[in-house]
Order: sequence, then C-alpha cells, then structure tokens
Amino acid sequence: MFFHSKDHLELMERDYQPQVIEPEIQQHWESEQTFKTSEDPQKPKFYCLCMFPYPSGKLHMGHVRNYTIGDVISRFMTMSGYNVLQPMGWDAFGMPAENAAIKNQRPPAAWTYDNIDHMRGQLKRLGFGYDWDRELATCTPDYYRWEQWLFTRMVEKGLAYRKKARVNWDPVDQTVLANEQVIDGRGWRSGALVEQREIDQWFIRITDYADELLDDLDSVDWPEQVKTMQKNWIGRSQGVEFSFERKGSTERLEVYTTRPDTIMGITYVAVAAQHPIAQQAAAANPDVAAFIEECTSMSVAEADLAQAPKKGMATGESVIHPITGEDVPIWIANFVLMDYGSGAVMAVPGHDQRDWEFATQYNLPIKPVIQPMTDDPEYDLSQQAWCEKTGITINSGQFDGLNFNDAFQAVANALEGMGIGRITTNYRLRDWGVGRQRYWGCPIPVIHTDEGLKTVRDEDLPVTLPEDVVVDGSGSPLVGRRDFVDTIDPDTGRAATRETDTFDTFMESSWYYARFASAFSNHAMLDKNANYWLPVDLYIGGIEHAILHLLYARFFHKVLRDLDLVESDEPFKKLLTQGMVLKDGSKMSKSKGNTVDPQELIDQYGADTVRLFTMFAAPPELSLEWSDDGVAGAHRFLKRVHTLVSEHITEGNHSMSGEVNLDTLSDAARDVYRKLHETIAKVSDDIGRRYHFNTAIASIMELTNSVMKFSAQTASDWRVRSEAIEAIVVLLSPITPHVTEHLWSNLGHSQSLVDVTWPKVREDALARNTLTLVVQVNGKLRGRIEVAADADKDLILTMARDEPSVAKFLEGMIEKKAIVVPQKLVNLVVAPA
RNA sequence: GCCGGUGUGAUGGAAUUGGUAGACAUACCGGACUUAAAAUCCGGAGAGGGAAACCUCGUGCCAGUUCGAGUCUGGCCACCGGCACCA
Repeated sequence: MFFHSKDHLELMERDYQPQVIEPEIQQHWESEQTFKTSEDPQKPKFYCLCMFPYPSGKLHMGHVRNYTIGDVISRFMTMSGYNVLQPMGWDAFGMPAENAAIKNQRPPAAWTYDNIDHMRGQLKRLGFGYDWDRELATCTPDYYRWEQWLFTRMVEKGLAYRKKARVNWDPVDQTVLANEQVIDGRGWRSGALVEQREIDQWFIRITDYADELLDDLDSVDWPEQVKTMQKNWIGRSQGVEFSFERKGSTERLEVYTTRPDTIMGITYVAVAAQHPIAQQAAAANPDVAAFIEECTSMSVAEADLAQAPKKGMATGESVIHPITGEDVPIWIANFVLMDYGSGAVMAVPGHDQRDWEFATQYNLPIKPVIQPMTDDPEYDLSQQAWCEKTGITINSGQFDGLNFNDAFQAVANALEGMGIGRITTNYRLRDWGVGRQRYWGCPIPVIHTDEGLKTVRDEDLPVTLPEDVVVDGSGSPLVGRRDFVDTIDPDTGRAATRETDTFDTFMESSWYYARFASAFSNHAMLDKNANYWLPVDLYIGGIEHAILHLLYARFFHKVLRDLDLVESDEPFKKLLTQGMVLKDGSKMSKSKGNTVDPQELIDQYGADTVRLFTMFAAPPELSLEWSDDGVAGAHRFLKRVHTLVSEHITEGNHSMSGEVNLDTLSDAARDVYRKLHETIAKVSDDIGRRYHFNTAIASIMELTNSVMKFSAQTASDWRVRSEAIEAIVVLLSPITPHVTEHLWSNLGHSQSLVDVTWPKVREDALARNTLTLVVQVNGKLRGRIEVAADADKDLILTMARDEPSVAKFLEGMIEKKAIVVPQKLVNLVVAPA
C-alpha cells in the first residue's frame, strides 16, 4: 500500500487533514498576533473593509462569500507590500433581536451578545485575517455615545429638525410597523388592518448635501451601475417653480415642473391627499373626506403607491392659468407625492404619461402643445402621451414654434416677469427620517422639558439603553421605564422626560468604517489615526446596499469632514459589490428551506475548501449558484495539491534551488516554466486588479495539471519543478491560507507565508519563438498557421493563403480584403470571381 | 410602476480592448487499479449530418452596425436587486 519509507512518512503526512492543520495554523496566527495592525508611515496603507454583519445567529453563505473576498484581497495586498487594515465588527441594533426577544422571552441584548460570540468563533474558524483588537459592536455605549454626540452637533448646526411623518400603525399590537412587517395591508403578527399615523419625527437634512453627493460620484472608483442608481435616486432636475392664483381665494398654489415648455397644455392641476387644499376640500365635502381617508390608508411604500390604480377626485376648486387666464380644475390624485416638490403638479396629459392616464380615466381634456419635428408613428395622443423633448411647441400662442430649450426659457422668463415663478433645482432625494419607535436601537439624546426639546449635554453622554427589559411586541418597553424616562433638566433643575425614540440602524452603519480606523480613541469620536487609514481603499458588500446604506455613509462622511474629524471627501474610494448566493436558482432563505449552513461544510471539508469553492464558483459581482458537488470538487483539488507537494518533498529534490537558466531547458521544461510565469502574471492581475478569483484559481489548476504531467529528469528540470510547486503554494495562499501555510513550512521555510513577498513575473520566460494564428475566410475559421514571432504581414498572408485547409476556400474567388490582427488572426475577405 | 442589473453546453462558469465560443471545474460515459466498492489515475464529450476527412448550426428572442458581434446599437421576453421603517 505505501511505497515510501518510514523516514519519509515522518517527513510529512500523506493525507490532507484540514481538521488537524487548520486549528494549528490559526493558533499560530493568534499567538504571533499576525493580523494586528498599526499605523506605519513607511509603507503604503490599504484599508480593506467588508460590510459588517447583523448578528442574526450564525454566519450564512453570503457572509462567507463577502468575507472571503475581502480576506483574499487583504492577504494579497499584504504580500504585495502594503500595510493592510482589515477589521470586523457587528451591526448589532435592529428588529430581529426584538422579534427573537418576543419569541424566546429573552432580552435583545443577551441574544445579540450570544450571537456575536458564536459568529466571532465562526469567523475565526474560517481563518480571516482580522485585527480583532479593533472589533466593535454598535449596541455598546462605547460606540453609540459618539453617534449621540454627533447628533447633538447636527442639531446645533441645524442639520437635524423635527417634522411630521407618516408611519404604519398596528392598532392591535399598539405599535409602529416597518414596511416589511406590513403584509397585504395587515400587521404581520396581529393580522389587523394597518392604519397610517402622523407623528413628530427627527429628520436629518441630507438634502443640504444633495449637490455634493451627486457631483462627488465622479470622483469615486465605483461600478457605473451603482453610481447611476445613486444619481437617479438623488434625482436632480432643473425646472420651474411657480404659483397659480386660486379662484375665490387669496391663497396661491405652488407647483414645480420640469416641463414649463408644456405650460399651455395644462388641463388640470393635481394635489396630494395630504395637501392643505385637499384638507380644506375635505372639510367642506364628506365625499372628498372619504376619498382622502382612503388615500391615507394606503401603504407608505413607494412601490405600492406607484402600482396602485390611479384614483382621484375633483375638489370643486380651481386655479387661474397664469398665461391664458382660463379656469383650471384642481383634482386630488393618489399618485401625487406630498414629499416631492410642493405636493402639487400642473397636469399636461398630452405630454406626461401619468397625467394622460388620469385624464383618460376621468374624461379630462387632452391638449396637444408639442409636435414632433419629423413624423413619429408613436405620436397619437388618443393612445398615449408623447413625452419626448425633441418637438416644437404648438397651440401655445406667444410660445409657438419653439424647441424645448427655447420654450423652457421663454416660459420661465414670462412667469418670472409676472413675479410668480423662477427656475429652480429640485431633488427627488428626501430628508432622512431617523426616529424609530423601537427599543433595540441607539437612544436619541434628547429630553423633553417645560422649555421645549433639548439635546443632552456632552458630559451627560452616553444616554445608555437599559438592557434588562421584557419585550412583548406592543410598543417599545422604554416608554414604561420610569428609570429611563424620568430625568432632570440640567438648566432648570426641574423634572424632564427622555425621548424614547431610537435611531434608524442606518445611523450606526454610516460611520463604523471611520471608527475602525480610530478604534482606541476614548476621548473623541475619531482621532488623527482616522486620517492615516481613511478613506477605505476597497469596500466590499452586497449590491442590495447600492443606494441607502452607501448614500447615508457618504453623507455622514461629509458631515464628519465639515466638523474637521476627517480630511477626505468620500469614505470609500473603491467599491466591489457582490451578488447573492443562490440555491436551486433562488435566494437562500429559511422559509424556502434551501439554506446551506457553512458550519456543516467547515466541519466536513475544512475552511480552505469552503473558501476555495466560494471563490471558484463565480466572479464576485455575479450571483453564486450553490453546488454540493462543486464543494467536493474544490476539496479534491486541494487533495491533489497536497499530494503533489508531499510527493515532491518525499522525492527529496525539493531543495534543488538557484535561478533557472532558460538556455539550458528542454522544450518540455521550457513550456512548464513559461506556463508558470504566465500563471503568476494572470493570478496577480486577476486578484490585484480584476477581483476575478475564479479565473485565478482556474489558471492555478491549469499550472498544477501541467506540473503533474511534467516528469523531471535533469537538474534544471527539477529546478523548474521546484519553482513551479512553490509558486502554486504561494499563489494559492490568499485563498486557502491554512493548507498552503502548512505545505510551505514542510517545504522547509521558516517564514510564514503571510510575510512572503508576492512572486514576480520573469518577462524573459514569457517569450515565444513561434505563434499560432487563426485563419478565417469571410469570418469563418478555416485553419491555423504556425509563424515565427517576428514574421511580417506579407509572410503571414502568404502562409495563410497557402495553408491547404484555407486554400480550398479561396479557389475561384477574388480576394477583396485581408485583415491581419497581430498575435491573433488573419481574415481573408473573398467573393466569387 | 420607476431605477439598476443578469441571460453562454446537462450544471457553475471562461472568452479582460469587437478577433479561435465553451478555458477551468461539476455531473455523465468509457478505461486502468481493486475480490468488490470507495478513493485515485487516464481518456471522451455543444447540437445536427457523415465511415471518415470534414461540413452546417449555435451565446434568451427579433432586427441592425462591422471584414468579423457572446461583446456595440434599437426593440422585445424572462429572471434578480432597490424603491426611503429589513439589514
């Protein structure tokens, strides 16, 4: 059975035993403090950050994928000479802890801390090179006190303010529901019909930064799709704001339009159900009141609003058209958003599709005022609105015959001249409502006094969240906690009450990246070290965060900058968005029962196999289809590598060292050696620039296959073989750090692989004497030719024409054109003679 | 509904700047080893036609640009992500 002597067996075990070697290697990293990071001005820094997890209980495959990507890049950058920071922490506030508390009769804090302990263990078992000294959990007072401090600064600067906002109210559970807790208009636990309530909330003026948030997108190295989504989300538009005179009233009606060129096509105006005009009409007319009631009971989610059937009701009121002086009826429409513009729109059904649908439904007139320059079969206002900006104004009196830009200006000037309008910039972006009527979040540091609302003084921070609570699902337990609520107004010494709302959990995740860089600062939110590490060089996380989280974090960074806490303008220089992990074609979820527990795979195959498979199965930005067979295949490859290296050691020639002399190599050795350096080039580019680990692994597999087929005879053969085998180990090490560290040490190296310099490409090894070119005739592949690397175009064409498999397609043809693409192909374009 | 993506063999994917479609794996089939199985190793394979050489077709669908299109453009279909209180 065994062909090797006992001595060799002692040299290295034959079987790949991840369960033995992985904990050993991890212990070594821990005792050596391998991943402890400090500021070092001598080296270029690289801050690699993965979106931190919500501690839901145990890691899922999405985490494993995300964090493996970050770890591979971090290890690669370390080996490439960078001072790398790779921290990890916990996005620890949030609803699931409250839900678990109701279910398990356990306080959210205890549940959360247990989950963190378990998941930290899992991350360590996967071998990620984090600097655990910087670990943070957002639910600890050490962390959130600085968030409270920042909020009080925002209040001082006028960046935070109070405004009424609508929330989903569950009348049975007596609690505010998140949008996802409302299913088909009913509370998910109680099943009661959800009502809408208006309550006072804290808002942050993200819109003050709208221009900068939009313009600075040009300065970051992010995927175009994410930048486009953010641009559209911010939605900056140039338009005209003007007011109508209301008939029989001294009040005016403000509207905003991006299409002032169509002003002569107004046939009605539409206001939101929450608009004061609608409220007034409701007071006078019970039918209108009933309609508004119906509108306000609609979901607050935009997706529901946009898909709801269009409904409206005339108010009986009207406005006077500013140019024509005609009466224009005011309607209430359920598709007009109170939060956008002034909550009222001028309706031009001829040239706006929503206005058209509404007008068609309620038999309101449609007046064409724009005509296409050239015939357009789509132009039929009885079928649909025509919304292009490429036409000419018609039926517009003094504004007739103008293109979009001229009509825009002419109408804007006219309205401005009348003193009722002006050109303005408008944004789709709304201010950020940060108040939540929930317990498990950061307390808003505000007290209610007989002198009004006051922020808590710096010296009284943090406002600590009590952790010993009972959560029963009917409102926040904070409300009834006298020991929390009752306080004293420090200005007057009189009784006051604490705010019981907590912050949106996006608040915590909007600045954690900065705190990691300043993790040991006890006396300030951030210290000078933040500017050593920031901005984050590479931020990695799910595409689902493309808008909200990433926009809020960018906004916070600019606020921090304006408070002189950071120097940079943007928090994340480069962004890598990863796709989801799927099984059987759909997202893994408990309800579908198609989850894969990474822990079971680690137990069965080891961390390296799990890491290798997740990196090999797909490039990061694509969704990853789970495959149990694929995992077994990844494990098989590691066994092959393990066998290759251990046999190499056993054969005793692994000490064959020294520079390979290209001139003395046999053809076979030369080919393996070229392949080796091609692989180094490919893997370096794939990991360092493209972040395509699947192709990096594929090329290492190819190299491994070549080396296994290559039988070394001479001393120089052995040198090639040794260099190739060591390179395989080094190139794989960022992906599968344990087995490679183990093999590396068995190859006789005392230095840890983490400290090894990434291999360099030998350019002279890449050179080829001859090249294979493809020959096409009329674009179809017809043959191949082998040419000298320095062959000129004429020689290549002659050889191509003479190639028998090509020549037969040239018979009786006239050559019209010949294309030679260097290093690649020849295309002969021919036609019958 | 709006905004943004994705679509390639039986499967995951490769083809990086418009230049050989299917690298590398997985599953499958055949062979070696074994009493046998597992493991391991070697080989095969997009579809259709043909004894073979070889030919034709082929990257969701329909058009277009080009000497040449998986890649670019227009239209469509399906699926996925986000839509402001899930994180």
